[in-house]
Amino acid sequence: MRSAVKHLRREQLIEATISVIARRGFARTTLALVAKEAKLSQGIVHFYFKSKDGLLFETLSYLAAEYEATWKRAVRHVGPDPVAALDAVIEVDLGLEICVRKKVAVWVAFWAETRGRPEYRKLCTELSADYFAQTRDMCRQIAERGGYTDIDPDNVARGLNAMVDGYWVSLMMDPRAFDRARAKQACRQLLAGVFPAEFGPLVGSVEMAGASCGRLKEA
Amino acid sequence: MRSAVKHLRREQLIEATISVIARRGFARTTLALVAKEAKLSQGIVHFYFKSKDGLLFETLSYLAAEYEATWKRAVRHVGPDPVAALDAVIEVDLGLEICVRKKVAVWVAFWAETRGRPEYRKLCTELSADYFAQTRDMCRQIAERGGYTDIDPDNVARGLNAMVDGYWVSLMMDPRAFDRARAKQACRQLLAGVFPAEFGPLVGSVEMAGASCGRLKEA
Amino acid sequence: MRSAVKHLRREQLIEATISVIARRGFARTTLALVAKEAKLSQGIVHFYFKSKDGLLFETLSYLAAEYEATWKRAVRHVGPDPVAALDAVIEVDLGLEICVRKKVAVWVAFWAETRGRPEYRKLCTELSADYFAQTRDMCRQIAERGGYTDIDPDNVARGLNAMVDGYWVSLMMDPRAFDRARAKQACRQLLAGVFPAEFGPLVGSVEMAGASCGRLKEA
Amino acid sequence: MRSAVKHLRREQLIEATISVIARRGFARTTLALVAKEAKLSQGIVHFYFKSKDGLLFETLSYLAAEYEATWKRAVRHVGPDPVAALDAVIEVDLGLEICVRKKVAVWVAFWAETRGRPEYRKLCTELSADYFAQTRDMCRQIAERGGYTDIDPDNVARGLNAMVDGYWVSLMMDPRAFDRARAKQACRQLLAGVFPAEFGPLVGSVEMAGASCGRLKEA
DNA sequence: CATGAATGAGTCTTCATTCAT
DNA sequence: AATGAATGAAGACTCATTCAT
Repeated sequence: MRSAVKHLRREQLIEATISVIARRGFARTTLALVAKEAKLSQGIVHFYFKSKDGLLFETLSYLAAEYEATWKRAVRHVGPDPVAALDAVIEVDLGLEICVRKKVAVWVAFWAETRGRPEYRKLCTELSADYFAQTRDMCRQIAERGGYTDIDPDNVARGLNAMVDGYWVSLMMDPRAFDRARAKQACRQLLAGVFPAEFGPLVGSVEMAGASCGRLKEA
Repeated sequence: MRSAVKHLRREQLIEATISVIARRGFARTTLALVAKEAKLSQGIVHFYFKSKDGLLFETLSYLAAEYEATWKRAVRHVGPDPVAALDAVIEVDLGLEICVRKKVAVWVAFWAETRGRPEYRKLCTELSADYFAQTRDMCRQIAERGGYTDIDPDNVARGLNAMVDGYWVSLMMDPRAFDRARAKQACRQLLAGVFPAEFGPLVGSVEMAGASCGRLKEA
Repeated sequence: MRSAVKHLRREQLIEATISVIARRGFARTTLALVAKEAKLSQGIVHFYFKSKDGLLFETLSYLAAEYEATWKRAVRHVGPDPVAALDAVIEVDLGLEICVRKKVAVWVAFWAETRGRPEYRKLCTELSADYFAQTRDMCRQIAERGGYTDIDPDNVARGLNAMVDGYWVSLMMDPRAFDRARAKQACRQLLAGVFPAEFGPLVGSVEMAGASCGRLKEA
Repeated sequence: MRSAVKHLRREQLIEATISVIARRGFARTTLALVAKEAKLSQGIVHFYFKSKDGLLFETLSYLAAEYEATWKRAVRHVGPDPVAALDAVIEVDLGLEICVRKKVAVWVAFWAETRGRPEYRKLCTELSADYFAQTRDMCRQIAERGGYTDIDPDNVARGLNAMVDGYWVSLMMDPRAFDRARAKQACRQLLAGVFPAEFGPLVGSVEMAGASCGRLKEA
């Protein structure tokens, strides 16, 4: 009971923080605005998070936990096939759960504040390292299975990661210029360039399905 | 004479601002720190830039101007061939002039602060729009010339842009995980997937030359 | 029954207040700390004392009542002899009941806060006035009885009072430097200077007894 | 020039702090009040003292330095005679320079806050230790010279110190009840009880001179 | 009775901005 | 042209007080 309210308040405040950072940027986020957004009093932030820094760090943790849980769940869900797994990762990274403007704007804000805030960097790099390790393993499996001897799975995973991050930035900067389906398609095309048999034109129909699926979800 | 000193001081302050933002993040950048970094007094910022906001905006403009000048110069330099032009753009975007940690960190900081600061957004989107228009035209020319009828040059340009931005982020977050040559190679591979005849394995020797060139410059 | 619990809680909170003031000083005493020390909830203070000021005032009253009761009981106990009475007062003032570091620290804290808090000053000066009136009367009786015509009992009482207060301060500041027996001895020596026949070396044996008695009690 | 202003401002703020603590007590001393008292802006405190704690500590240091300088100067001034030296110490301790209500109230406030503030305690105990060491040496010299074999100079010094502190407290609590001349006299009487030849009635004339001197200064 | 979540006024602290020198 | 002392508004933080449970 008590604990439920406590959990609710924390989430309420974190969500408010996300909204304010997304709306105003990190530097102009004040506790007064967060409290107002959450429709709570100023003092309560310190009751639940000790300090502004505490709230911000918890907000980052919250986003990180959500992101990690979402893509790992998706990967588990599609089973052991590395091609399907990579596809699922793309689907999540650019999907409607994670890749929405508000959240992405907050991610970029935290990235930017990573400089000079070791706690943030630690959390971000750990999250990233895990993601990288797994996507690289998927690439390695595909490469081994498909006989791509001259492919460096490390490189491929890094390229995919970069592309996703870049699309996040583009969504943040100008959402009208961002086309979710095409972004996903571009990621698959990147993979198709490396693993033509797995992600190439032959599986084009699957791609389209994925894309339209995305559109359906959006509608 | 007078104007020379004026120009010098402005640049001194802008460079200091870049250093401080890169080191501490946007939110914790204060004029006192900037002045100290520039080895000047506190008050002088207002003499040259009217206000903190003025300094920050000029810093962004400075970076934007440098970036624009650099890639446009590179494109002019390689002549009218769109393939060479795209290659030059990649070379600049991930080259030692532009793609260094300090500057990239400041770019990300400005991106993040784009929210709720229309002036920043305006400058960034205009810069981006120009860059996009030109890279898209290059892609279009290549597509037309190479007979790639099913390629959307818009999409390709956006994908390239995203990848470059993503690599910038990765350089900022963890410079050890960033490999300049491989990042360039990944961008070219992305284009190779779309324009195999122009960026594919046949031009591999050119790629290697580019890569080694990059390494040479770095050494 | 009800009233017993009520009394218990009040005392519990007052004792906790004394501990916290002694440990942290007046300025950094918060209700949260007091409640924690008392192992009770925050809100309860207001149930029993209306306000923080109420609690603090009651704490001062509590200490004052204890002090007054203790020395008056001791004086009553030794009977009508003014010499014995003065001796008893010293014994109480520097004895183990009253003159312990924790309480003394709180006394000094209240003295300090006397400035700008008329209620505190009133209580302290009234307590002091009563104490002074009685010790002065004892001195007067001794002076009259002993034929000390050039002695101002007022002065003697004030001097004794000052010395006791000073020893309290010294106990608070550095308990290792404080020697209870010697402090008492010094007070008697002060009186011996004025009333040699009553407190002088001839009654040295009594002194020693007093001192050793003190030591025994302490051990 | 600059440095002179700087020094002036610091003193201005410290004096204001002393006034506010004396008027309102430690717990209710705010920077706003101090700034107002000093007729300066709020922010300036942080310019000169970094923080409230910094200001408070510097205030204590200031008082300590003044006290130390004053009594040491007086002792130097009267020359090597320990009797005159002790007399000078009393004269300073209860004189018009040091023993004024405002300062004494602040001393008591700092004593009280000594608990839980090691920096304060350190400064106070060091000051006290020095004072004690020197007054004890004076007592020892007098004892040796006068052949008082059964006197413990340690004890005498401590008793004198206690009495002075006690008179400070009495001045703070009720200035009307405090009589400077009588307080000094009481201190000398204390010493007269121990060293009758040096401080006894025979030197009464000197006492009166001292007392009247005090009165003259006061007038 | 008792709890502890919630409030908001008051305080410390930071920092952009101004201005006398 | 340049300095850095001074200001004051804004924001983080504390904590006495209230109140639903």
